[in-house]
Amino acid sequence: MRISEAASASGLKADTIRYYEAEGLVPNVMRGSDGQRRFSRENVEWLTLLYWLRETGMPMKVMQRFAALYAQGDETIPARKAILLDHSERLARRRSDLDRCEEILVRKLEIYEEYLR
Amino acid sequence: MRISEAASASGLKADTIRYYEAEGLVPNVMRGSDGQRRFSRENVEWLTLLYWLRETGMPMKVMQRFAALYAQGDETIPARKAILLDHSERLARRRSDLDRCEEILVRKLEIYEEYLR
DNA sequence: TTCTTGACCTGGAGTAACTCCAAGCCGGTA
DNA sequence: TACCGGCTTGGAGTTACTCCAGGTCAAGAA
Repeated sequence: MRISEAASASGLKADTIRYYEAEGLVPNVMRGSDGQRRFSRENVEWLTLLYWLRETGMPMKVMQRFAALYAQGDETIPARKAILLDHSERLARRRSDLDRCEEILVRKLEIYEEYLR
Repeated sequence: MRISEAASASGLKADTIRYYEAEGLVPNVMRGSDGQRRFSRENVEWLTLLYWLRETGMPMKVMQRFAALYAQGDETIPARKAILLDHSERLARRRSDLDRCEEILVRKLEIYEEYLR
């Protein structure tokens, strides 16, 4: 799979994928005889995971640690598990931020409604 | 109220407040005889709203439009309402992103668990 | 009164995480 | 042979802060 396909499959832009690879976030990307990147099924799954971690606010540094562990093989699974559990807590905090903001919006909109009468 | 108090009351950092003011996001900030900023109750409420909008992903450009409308007075309330309704939809999208990511994490963690046995 | 301290000021440099662009290569079609 | 689309790299630009240097000001201590 070439970069544009990997991009539309994962959700990341081609530029972002190249950038992530340069930053060590995407291990084991092969090259074809033409010198261009070829992404395996596993590569694309990894990119998709990165996409969702980024979308939900995981910082690059954490992704870097996570990718380094991933590259080292199965004995790092406990450490990776810890990172994902940590991120899961972040998701919970984000959800309560959304709820808090929604509340504020609703109150604000009510005030607007009153003005409009 | 001085900037440091406004900061801890709103959630924004003092640096960010100064930056926002420079970018036109905070109308009507007064100065004391010492040349320092004095934030009214209304200022602080506005900053708090900006804090939550930022936390939940409203882009600066939108905040800028929103602030410009706010500065123009009550006749812009319909336009401001539209912006907040729009943002409310963004919140809904974010919430479903969080759900989607949580799902992925759960699956991933299950796979890890299997490995650990 | 002079000194120090702490909070604030401005302008500008630095940072994170992309994002875009120029210039060039490669394989395939007309 | 000429062109085209998709890929390459290196580097510049962007967004939204974030930090810092150097300076002002008011208040309390010596």
